[in-house]
Amino acid sequence: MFRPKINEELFLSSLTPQEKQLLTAESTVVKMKKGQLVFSEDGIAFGCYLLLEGRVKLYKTGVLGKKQIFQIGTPGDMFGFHPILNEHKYPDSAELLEDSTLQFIPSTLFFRLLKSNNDLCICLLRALSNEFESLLGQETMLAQKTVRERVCSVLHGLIPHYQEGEEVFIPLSRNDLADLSGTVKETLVRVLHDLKEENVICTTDSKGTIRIMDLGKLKRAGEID
Amino acid sequence: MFRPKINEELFLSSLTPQEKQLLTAESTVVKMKKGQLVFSEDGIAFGCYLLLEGRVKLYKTGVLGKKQIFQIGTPGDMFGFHPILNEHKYPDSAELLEDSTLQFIPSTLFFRLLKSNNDLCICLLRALSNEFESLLGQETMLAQKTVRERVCSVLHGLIPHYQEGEEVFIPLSRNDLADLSGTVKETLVRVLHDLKEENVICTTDSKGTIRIMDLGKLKRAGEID
DNA sequence: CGCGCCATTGACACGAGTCAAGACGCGTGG
DNA sequence: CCACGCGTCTTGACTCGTGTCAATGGCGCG
Repeated sequence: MFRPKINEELFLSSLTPQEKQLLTAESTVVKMKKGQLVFSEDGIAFGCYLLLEGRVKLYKTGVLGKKQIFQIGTPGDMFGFHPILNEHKYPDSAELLEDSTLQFIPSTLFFRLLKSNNDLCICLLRALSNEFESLLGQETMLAQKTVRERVCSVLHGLIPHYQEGEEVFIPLSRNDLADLSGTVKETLVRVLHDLKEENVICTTDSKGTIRIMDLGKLKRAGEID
Repeated sequence: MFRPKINEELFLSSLTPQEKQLLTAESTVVKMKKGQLVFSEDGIAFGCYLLLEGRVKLYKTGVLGKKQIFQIGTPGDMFGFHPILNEHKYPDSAELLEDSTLQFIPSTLFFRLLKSNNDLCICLLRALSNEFESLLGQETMLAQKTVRERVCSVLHGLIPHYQEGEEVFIPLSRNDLADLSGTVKETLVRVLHDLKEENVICTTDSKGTIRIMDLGKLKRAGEID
């Protein structure tokens, strides 16, 4: 649900060998550290990014500086292309959750590829359309569900991002989880407390990493169909 | 803010005369009445629509059947193309707010145009990207503002849809306004009551049509920059 | 005239935010 | 090695906004 649908595989699959070569030649790979901002609201966009290693949170800052996280990016995900499509400033910010490796694609290159490759265009149209649908689902969820249901929905949505075989460990901070769920740290903690008592989740270490214990109960508690 | 950015003008401007002719030949114009559903959630998409006359509300149904309206369409707006792009079912529903005239564009035609016209593709990409940004703004608003602020934001966002010269008359039902603001009818009515006392708005007829009286106060009350 | 839909108002309960305090782990420096 | 400070997590007490339920009022229509 929170997974960006535009990713490396999708992007590359539309390109000709020639274009792939062009991409390698004209994009740059950078390493950045946890906590660093890749871009932020009001910044001017010079290109977009492909996440090669690490994880990133995408959020929009609302009134009083409160953040609303709307997407967690994992390796292979593309992000930051909205403003280069419509030549605006960034509507959101991107901050790294882990030390990461990024491939920067300059907007001139991006556009050249779009103009020369109709398949790529249609592919991106589909992807963007998917992202829209997913955001719409999120909006409805935030607007209508209780905090408890929202937290459960968020945890459920995070599973694909943090799955290791059969197990799921979510190492996000309480603040980040609150910003995803549209609530505050204190309320989030109380909900997590209840979920622990109900054996839906448990915390595995001193840092409070969450482990999903009972997927069925989680879905029921989140009113997820 | 709620205005779909994909409209007739934008769409047509990318087409060649030849393609315009094709569009006229293969699309059909239909008249429908207020209250009718153009399409609904779970329905399969065979095409998309151009609104020629009238107004339409686009909403997604959440838990317990509660509706979340995310867009009001006015003449010239295009809608219903998300599922034909990604070959899904409709993620939302469209209901007419007034007697309307619609132009139906079959998905086969839509795709033929996309494939043959790269400019059209890029144009739609930009448009969709704009829609995404606008939805993101809405989500953040709904998640963070109080009901009072949300109602003011919604009223403010509706102005371009219902402007007649210098004046603005919003004839939406209380339920629709509540579904736009992410609240319930009763709470919405109370907020409107307060706004009336503060001379921000007034009601002009027995049906409760709202007239915007003080745009400055409205923006301040809605925390709109 | 009476029925029904919609808008409005009141009383009430409860979810969720705010404020404040404490617990815990971690790194730094003496 | 321990003490201290800092940041994050956790808990408690309190308040208030907002949803729920119920009743009333107004207007249009058959």
